[in-house]
Amino acid sequence: MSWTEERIATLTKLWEGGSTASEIATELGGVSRNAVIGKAHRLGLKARPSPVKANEKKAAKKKEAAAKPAAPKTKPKPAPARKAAEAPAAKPVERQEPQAAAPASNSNPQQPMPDKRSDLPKIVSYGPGGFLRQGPGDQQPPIPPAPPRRLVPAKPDPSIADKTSLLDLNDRVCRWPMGHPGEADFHFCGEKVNPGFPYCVEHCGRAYQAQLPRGARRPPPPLPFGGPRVR
DNA sequence: CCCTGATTCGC
DNA sequence: GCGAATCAGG
Repeated sequence: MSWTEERIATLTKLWEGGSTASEIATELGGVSRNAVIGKAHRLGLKARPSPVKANEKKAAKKKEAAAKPAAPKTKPKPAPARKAAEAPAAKPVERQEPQAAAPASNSNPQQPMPDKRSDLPKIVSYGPGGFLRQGPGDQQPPIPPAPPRRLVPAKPDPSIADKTSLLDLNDRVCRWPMGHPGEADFHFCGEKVNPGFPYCVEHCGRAYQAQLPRGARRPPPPLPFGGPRVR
């Protein structure tokens, strides 16, 4: 499996939404938990509560452990191979960071929606496929923010027997997601696509927004995906 | 033991 | 860039 844009987008959303790497890996399929973590780091996502990242003394500890000659570990794996890179000459760096009170400006789940600009003149135009372009006040995010759910292992559900599943996607049907990945009724729009686009006419209007004049843009950034975790 | 994320490093 | 192997805390 390769990291397509879609898969990266899913990874990013789920990761920022608080799903665990295992859940994300299950959701994506074809990748391991490690792959998800590795990719997330490469994307610069990380920074989430980790059970193993609060102790600074671990470095010294590890060094000590590595310095010991005896390693009584039984390894069933036939290919260990990876051990080195422990530099005993490196001095333990004293890092006393007084910057402990840094308010994270990015995590603000309770931030309300940005103020409406109902007094702004509406800018309406039509895109190349004939769909309606929308102004900043009347569009919705492609995937509405919703708390990530406990993922279910994609069990077959008779209620979506006639819906467009992932396997039903092709170049002729709209790929707009309906619902959320992992939920029983998650499916895709499945309408005939707006020719030349991956979505139907209606969803093209959502996916492709006209670039508005500088003065008319909405200043506040969009709400990040996710909210308090629901179990 | 299970889970978690972080890190390393051969590929 | 990718991800298995490994580490380490809960």
